[in-house]
Amino acid sequence: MKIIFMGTPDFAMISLKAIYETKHEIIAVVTNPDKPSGRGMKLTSSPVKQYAIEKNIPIYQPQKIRGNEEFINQIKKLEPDVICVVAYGKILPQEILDIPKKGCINVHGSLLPKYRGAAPIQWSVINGEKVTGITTIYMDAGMDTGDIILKQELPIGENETTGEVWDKLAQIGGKLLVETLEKIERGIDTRTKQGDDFSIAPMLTKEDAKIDFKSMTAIQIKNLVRGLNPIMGAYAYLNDKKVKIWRVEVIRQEYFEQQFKDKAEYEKKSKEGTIIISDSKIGLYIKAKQGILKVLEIQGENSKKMPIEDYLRGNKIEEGNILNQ
RNA sequence: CGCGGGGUGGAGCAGUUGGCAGCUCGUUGGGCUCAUAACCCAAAGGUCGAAGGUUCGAGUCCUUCCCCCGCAA
Repeated sequence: MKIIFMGTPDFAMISLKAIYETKHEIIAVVTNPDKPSGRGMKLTSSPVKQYAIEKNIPIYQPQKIRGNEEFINQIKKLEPDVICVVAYGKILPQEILDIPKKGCINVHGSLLPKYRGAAPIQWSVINGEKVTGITTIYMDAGMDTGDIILKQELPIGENETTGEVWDKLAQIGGKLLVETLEKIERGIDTRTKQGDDFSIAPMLTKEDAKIDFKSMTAIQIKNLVRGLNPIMGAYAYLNDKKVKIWRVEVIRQEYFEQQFKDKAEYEKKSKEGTIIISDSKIGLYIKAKQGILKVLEIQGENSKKMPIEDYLRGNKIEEGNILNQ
């Protein structure tokens, strides 16, 4: 089949690669325009573009699509059988959806209808989901509301980060997309309506990344931390300085008391967010709701992430300090 | 020229108005201990990113260059 592929990040690139390695013909790739990024704001092209260059696939990088007659006409002329969209980052107008003979399909990083939207993987981890997956759908005008073609589950480990789940789902996404295309080509694809039991996974904001010791439990904080690793990093303020927390472990109250008898009393009196222990050998322990957080990896302002032992050697953190004061 | 931080023993950092290069940890050797994330003693390990300049004297002040990192996307 003649396929147009739309996508931007590495997640999409994996799917592009998966299709490229089949018999289907990729007649064009559409990806977001190069953006200045990194230090010095150098223009950087998306992973999808880089792959397309390597394989000599024609590339389109429209700034916007809605109302862009020139671009829409170009796509029409290509006469694609299918358009595959994977993490493209733009909403396609109905005019585009109507072009391919066999429809537009989308690879989405959740078990639809749960987690519709831009950040399904992140929110799945943040919410402590035990299972997620990939869904391929026929696109319609709504946001991830189309009919389901295929679905595959993936368990989320208790300590897995978004980055780890992301990589696994990218692989599954590629595989499922190929299967989906095969079914479509043979005309044996099925359409299942999404139920009404949907949820939304909006783009993450800075506010979402802030650790709130007053309202969040230790486990919720841990989920937030791994959910934002390695994308943004969950953060808190320590003496007016922002620290990002990259990895934590939750220690149960009883276990803590038994292990640190001399600190147990202090721990009980302290309020959430208090540094209970700060020692480069023992570690950094923070009081939280329903448990104690042991920080494993941290990043100071203008600094890189490092193991907590290293951090505490040169950066003194006083016991008794309270985060986000 | 987007904004900002930084290069000092193996790691993370300090170094005040220029005046013997330090701290915590690790490493090595020894001691103590039933034991250690424990303690005591000792040792090794640095061209202070590079070059030039100012100075009696530069990690520190002035120039130039190299490298690393954070924010932001």
